[in-house]
Amino acid sequence: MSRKPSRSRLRRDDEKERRREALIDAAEAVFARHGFEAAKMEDVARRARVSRALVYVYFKNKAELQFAVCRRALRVLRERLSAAADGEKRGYDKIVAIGRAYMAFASEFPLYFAALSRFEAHQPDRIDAGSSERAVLEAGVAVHEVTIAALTAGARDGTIARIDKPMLVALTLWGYTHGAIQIAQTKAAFLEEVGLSADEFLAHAIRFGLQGLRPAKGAKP
Amino acid sequence: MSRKPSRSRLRRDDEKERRREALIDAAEAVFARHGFEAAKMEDVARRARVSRALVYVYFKNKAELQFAVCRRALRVLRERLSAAADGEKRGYDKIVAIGRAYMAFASEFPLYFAALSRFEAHQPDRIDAGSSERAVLEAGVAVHEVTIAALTAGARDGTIARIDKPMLVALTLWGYTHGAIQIAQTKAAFLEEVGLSADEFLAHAIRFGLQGLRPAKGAKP
DNA sequence: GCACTTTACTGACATCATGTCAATCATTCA
DNA sequence: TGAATGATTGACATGATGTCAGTAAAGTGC
Repeated sequence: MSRKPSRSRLRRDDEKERRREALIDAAEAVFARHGFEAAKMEDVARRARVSRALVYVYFKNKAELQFAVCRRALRVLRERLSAAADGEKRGYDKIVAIGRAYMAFASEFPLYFAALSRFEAHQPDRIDAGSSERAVLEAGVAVHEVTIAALTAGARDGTIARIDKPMLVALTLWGYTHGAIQIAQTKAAFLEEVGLSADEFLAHAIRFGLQGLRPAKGAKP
Repeated sequence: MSRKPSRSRLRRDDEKERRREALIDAAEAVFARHGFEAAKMEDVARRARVSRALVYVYFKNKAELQFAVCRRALRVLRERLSAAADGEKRGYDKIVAIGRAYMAFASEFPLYFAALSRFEAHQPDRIDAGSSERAVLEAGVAVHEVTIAALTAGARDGTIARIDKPMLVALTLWGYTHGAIQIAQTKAAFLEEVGLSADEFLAHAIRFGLQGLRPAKGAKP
């Protein structure tokens, strides 16, 4: 028996959504400036020109805000990876492009990458259906789908070995790449100390990590 | 002008060290139970049967306690990797063993692995010489040395391709393995959902990640 | 336009963890 | 024994979190 929502109802929902986004904007700025741990809800509120209490109306707590940032991060990431893959013809090249695009993403949006790192490192006790944590996970799957598509394309055109469980490979690649970027990013100063540049490190990581995808010599496409 | 320390002075230094270790023990227990974020200094103090104020005498803050746990973790890890490498003759097999040992370590000491994950994800603004954060970094280098030794052994016996920058490769392998374990560990429930077991995932990650080390066919040892 | 309802928003509060310090307790040493 | 040194703590100030009752504002029906 649901009635058609009134015009003003729709408009207000819209404004609510806008405010929500504005709060995430503010949170991103504060997180970027002070880091997640040190970031205070008060700062987020001030930056959004709103009382602290209102932030709690939109987000149950700081963790929920972080999840919201993660979802944004994964949305942007998916676009980038997708565009990168579309720019290449052969499956193998798509995968290389995806790896590079992830690295570019990390250096273009360090905050987003840091948010994802936190999410990866965080061990949840339970993930309820419908929770925002679950939503982040699902956004993650959407990203993996891009990789999976490239892998199957590669299997078809013969540039990548046949794979029975593409999700397994996609996750492996994701873990590898994420791990490598994380070192390059958080330990950049240390890398310098031992005479390595972060770029050099990442370039090597890409070259090195993709060997496993090569099809056996003489395998038919 | 330093005089020989008195007998009682030495004994008391010893007791101080013991207490310090006891505090780290307590911290480990609390961290394992409640996670790093939720862990309270009060809990650590209570578990060590000590006032909260005393904890602050030994550790400037919670972060310092975490660094202490990281150092322990890296000490244990180094032993494990070292033992694993020593159990194999050929360089390549040493590397495989090291990878497996890291995985075994992560499943045997989930708290230690989580601590290292946090450390990897954490972006420091400055690392002062002599700081405990620096000490963790150095303990990390000690771990990488094990890998580097295995790599050079492999280059010598011909089971691994020649490498001009072993630290580069060691760090790449570290990043890969860590990234993969992290997914297997924190996202185990999710892996199940998509029909993968954590063990299967890790086994694949090892096989997949080491392709880059193979020497070119017909390369001389 | 006016009453009335629903929704957005906030100030003030209770709670709780952190980090500090002066004061106390225990021990070594002369 | 009594001074001195070091270990330990209770009590405090500070600051962040999350909640809630209450106010302001916008929407609705007349």
